[in-house]
Amino acid sequence: MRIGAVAEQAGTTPRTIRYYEELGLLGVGERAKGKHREYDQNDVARLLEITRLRDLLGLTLDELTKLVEAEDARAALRRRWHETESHAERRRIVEAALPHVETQLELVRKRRDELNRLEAELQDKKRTLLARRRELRG
Amino acid sequence: MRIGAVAEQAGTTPRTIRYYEELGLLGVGERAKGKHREYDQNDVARLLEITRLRDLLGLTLDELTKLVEAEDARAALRRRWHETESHAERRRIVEAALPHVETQLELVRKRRDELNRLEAELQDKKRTLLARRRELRG
DNA sequence: TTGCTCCTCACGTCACGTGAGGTGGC
DNA sequence: TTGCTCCTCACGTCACGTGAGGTGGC
Repeated sequence: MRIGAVAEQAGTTPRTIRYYEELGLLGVGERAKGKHREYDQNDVARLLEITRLRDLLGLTLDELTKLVEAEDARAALRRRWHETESHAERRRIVEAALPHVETQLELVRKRRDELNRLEAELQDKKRTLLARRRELRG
Repeated sequence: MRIGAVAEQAGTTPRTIRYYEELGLLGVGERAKGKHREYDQNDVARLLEITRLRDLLGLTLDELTKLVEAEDARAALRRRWHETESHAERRRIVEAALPHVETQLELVRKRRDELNRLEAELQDKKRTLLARRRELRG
């Protein structure tokens, strides 16, 4: 796949992809044949994950970079998981991954709770308006 | 109150307040005595609402401006509500307010649902990790 | 060969951050 | 009078948008 198709599938633009590459967020797309970047479905998935976290959690690209680096480190560990047989090593991998997931969960829940509060307030407004409309009709 | 106190209460900065004033998002603070802007608790509430929508819904300041203008128009109508006795006028006010609240509700729910999906995925990850840890301990 | 997409500068924009230099009010 | 906060430019920054001019591949 080329950059335009990837951008469209991820709901973003080629410029954004090149910018993320420049920042080291996306890894340089292969350039074997010619000057064009080549991507696969894994790259699309990665880009989708990044833009999702960016939009839903409102993270800066600096924060995202750190988060993605931690994610990559864990992925590397998971590969070592299969290479090693060491019990202790496997435990270290799991123990390192858990707090990372916990942190993300807390961020997500905090935002969702704030949105739920906002929804409750809007619901209340709506109920008031509906009640008034009923009065005016009665 | 002066600009620094307002900024702190709203969790933002004086520069942001001045910028929003420049854009017409905040209305010019009174400047009766001297050159300093003066604010009251209503201004704090308004600023809090704006930054909340900005952060939670990820709106641009342009979108926020339109939303706030609609909100102000409705507030003006509500004042007219108390001045008029006309049934028809009151109904128009209610009918104008309802779709506005509906639109906001939909935006909020969409975001919350996306966050819930993200949370479910993270929960799943966590469960997997916990299961592996149990295995390693057993 | 003709279109279309891609490429790299490089300047523009949005939403502020950050001093520089000066003035107001307890 | 001394600090502290405020004031207005005005340039810097982050995360891209948007042409300008040129090249690659079906």
